Amino acid sequence: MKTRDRILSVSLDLFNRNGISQVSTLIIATEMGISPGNLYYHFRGKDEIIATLINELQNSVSTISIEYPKQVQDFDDYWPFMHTVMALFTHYRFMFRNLDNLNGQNPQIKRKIRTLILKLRQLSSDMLAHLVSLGKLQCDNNSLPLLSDNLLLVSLNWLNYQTLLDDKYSETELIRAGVLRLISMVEPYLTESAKSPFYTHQDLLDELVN
Amino acid sequence: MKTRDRILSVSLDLFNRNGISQVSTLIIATEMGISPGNLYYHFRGKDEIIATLINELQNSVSTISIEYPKQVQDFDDYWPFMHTVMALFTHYRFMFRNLDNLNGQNPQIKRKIRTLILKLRQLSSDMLAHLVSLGKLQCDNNSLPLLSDNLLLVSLNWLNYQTLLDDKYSETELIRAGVLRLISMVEPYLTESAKSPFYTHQDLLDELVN
Amino acid sequence: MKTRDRILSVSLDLFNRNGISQVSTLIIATEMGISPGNLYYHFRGKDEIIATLINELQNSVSTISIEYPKQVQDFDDYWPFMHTVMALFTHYRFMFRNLDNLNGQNPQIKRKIRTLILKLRQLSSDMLAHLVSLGKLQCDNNSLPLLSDNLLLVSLNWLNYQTLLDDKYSETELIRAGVLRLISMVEPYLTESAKSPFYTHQDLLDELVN
Amino acid sequence: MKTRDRILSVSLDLFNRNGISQVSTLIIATEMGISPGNLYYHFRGKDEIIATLINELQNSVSTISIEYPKQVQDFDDYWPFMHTVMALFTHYRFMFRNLDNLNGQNPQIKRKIRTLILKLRQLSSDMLAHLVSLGKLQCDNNSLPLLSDNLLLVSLNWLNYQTLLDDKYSETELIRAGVLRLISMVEPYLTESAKSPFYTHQDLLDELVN
DNA sequence: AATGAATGAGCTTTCATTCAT
DNA sequence: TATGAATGAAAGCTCATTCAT
Repeated sequence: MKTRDRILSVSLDLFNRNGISQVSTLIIATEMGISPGNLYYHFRGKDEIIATLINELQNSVSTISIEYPKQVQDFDDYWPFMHTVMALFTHYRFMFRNLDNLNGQNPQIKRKIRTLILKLRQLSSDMLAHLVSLGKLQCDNNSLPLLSDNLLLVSLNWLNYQTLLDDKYSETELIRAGVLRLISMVEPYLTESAKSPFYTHQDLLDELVN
Repeated sequence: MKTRDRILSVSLDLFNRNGISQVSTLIIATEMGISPGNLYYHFRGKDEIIATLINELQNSVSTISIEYPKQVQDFDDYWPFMHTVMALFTHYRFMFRNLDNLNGQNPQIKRKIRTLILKLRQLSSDMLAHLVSLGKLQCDNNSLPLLSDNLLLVSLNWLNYQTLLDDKYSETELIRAGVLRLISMVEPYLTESAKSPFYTHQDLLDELVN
Repeated sequence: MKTRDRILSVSLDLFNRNGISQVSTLIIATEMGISPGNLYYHFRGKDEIIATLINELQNSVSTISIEYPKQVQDFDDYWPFMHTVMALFTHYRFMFRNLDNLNGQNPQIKRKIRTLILKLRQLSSDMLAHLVSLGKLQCDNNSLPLLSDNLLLVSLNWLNYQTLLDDKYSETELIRAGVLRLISMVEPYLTESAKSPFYTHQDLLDELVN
Repeated sequence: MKTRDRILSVSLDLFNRNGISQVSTLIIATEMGISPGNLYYHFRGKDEIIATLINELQNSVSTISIEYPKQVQDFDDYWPFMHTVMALFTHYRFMFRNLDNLNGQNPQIKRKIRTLILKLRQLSSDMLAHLVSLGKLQCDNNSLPLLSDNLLLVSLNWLNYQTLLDDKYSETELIRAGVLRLISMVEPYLTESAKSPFYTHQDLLDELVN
């Protein structure tokens, strides 16, 4: 892997594990076995690394936002969709653990995070509307935006909540449990047609992670 | 007010507004018009201020945990309860905005936060069980812990989420909207008997904030 | 002496001897036997130290600008005046050695230096006009501004010029030689009445430095 | 133009405009569109670039030193001579703006500058002696070295002085004004025979710059 | 209780320079 | 000749904390 990509990957890992504020550029460089100067050759500073990582997530979210209507045609497709999203949040979980430092001194990063959350909000809301239009969900116009934001809130914060309480779980287990949690929030609003005749939801989940 | 208490109160305000990492001990002292040395006379350091604030919240939560069964005898009592809890989270909202810096270097603070969250979790879960036992809620044994954690997740993170997206709302408005959001999560599980014959939920909410 | 004043005095000395760019804040602190943090307790940074030193010179020049008409009533008074000015330039000679670094990144310092030079220019020009009005100098309106700027140019740069060529001279000798040099520039324009009947210029100079 | 020569030319331009300390080797390379490595292929480092530029000026001064007696046979020839020298100082003006950084860490460059100034001093002094021997100048043995050094001091520092106060003038204007300034310093010492019967000095100057 | 000068570790960043290709 | 990634020393600066008074 190129040094630039290694910096991103090592930084992401350190940010996720220890939190942005605990990870100095020197720590990243030392962890990688490169000089601090070299890190600054590839990135203008810590903020640019963070901004690049946010961009990565932005791009993934954009892709998902474009492709989800094709891929989700039934409620059974909603699970893998959720799984993809949760996996993404897990991969970049440092972002949602630390609104403080992300906001902090750099207004550009604050703006980026805001944009990202707005995009996710839109996606969450569009997805629910899509399910309603497919006849899988029954939800009045007052409840839908509430449910949509609640889903996002839980999905964004579940990981750090759970890890704080008990860090023995693997990423896979966390994602799996997170999806289940999200499904449980949607379940009260499902229509009859959403309930698969052949699979129970637990079956689907098992299939998903194996 | 005693200097010690003023330190706590000013620190809390600054932490809430700017985030822990943006607030140095010098800033606190300057804001208060005292010397940095004096601050360290009253507290062993920044971490002790934070720890004391966590303790404050801990104590409030303990009180609530003890008193809720007396105070919540009907679903109509659940709203004021939620309101109290949300107001508490708003008052100490810096804690839930910054798991990073709280965890950070100091394991003692990490432990305190963990204990606090566990206590809140217990309260949330006990409360739901209480409502079930009162016959106001219908919820199977699998869903209840999910709902309980989801309620906590939303209540803890709602404020910072909403403020990041739009900081024009007052604390009162944020609390009110937060409670509504939480009620909307519980609503699907309400029994007929929970639905007040005299008040609509909106009425209750209006009453609550006036 | 207070630490703040010692920082100024040590910085001035180091700046004069080694040039601004060769003197880091750490060098100043180490030379003084204080911690780098303490230096930053007293000054916001290197630039503020420089700015303060420029202010000191500014103030001295302002005082001279106000008082010279009272003090210089004859050409014989011009010598001590010149001596005072040259001594001042010697004391703060780092400023005129290093327009680059003074300009450098900080526009505030560039502005300060510009203002200082403009003030000195005014003083030099006013002084010559004063001597003309006293009937000691004969100089047409075209030549006067030229002579005025030339005097300033020579007085500002003489020290570093001479030191570069030969650093064996003491400050006292440098100032003395500088004054002589300036007088030699003015001499062609002196009127008969300027030439003291009792003293030769050399006599005056000797008296001056003893 | 060869890369080596382009490095010199671009460096000179950047040094003149921004000052040595503000111009890093990376800036030079980027400005030229070459790699930093390539720059170091042609020069051992920044100091060698500076040293080479000093050498260039040294050589020009040497040539002038040798040829001036042939070229300056009348006072009217003194003007073009001055013009040539001033143009040279303008071309390499970064050197006289920044004795600090030139001295700085590298003693070799300090020595080079010293040698250069000594050569210029000799030239200035020889030139005046030449004019005296041609009967154009009348100047006693005490005043001549003073005048000589003063001329050099003014010619070396005039440009940066003027530019600091007002950067609206073109190089041509600066040179022209500089020459006039120098002539004004010599004028008091001119003999009758120096005053051209046909030209006024202003005429000559006009001719010079057109 | 309170002051405020002082400490020192650690952070971000720059830059002249090297070197494998 | 030329590239560009890599180095490492050093700079400016911040901040939690200590301590003599």
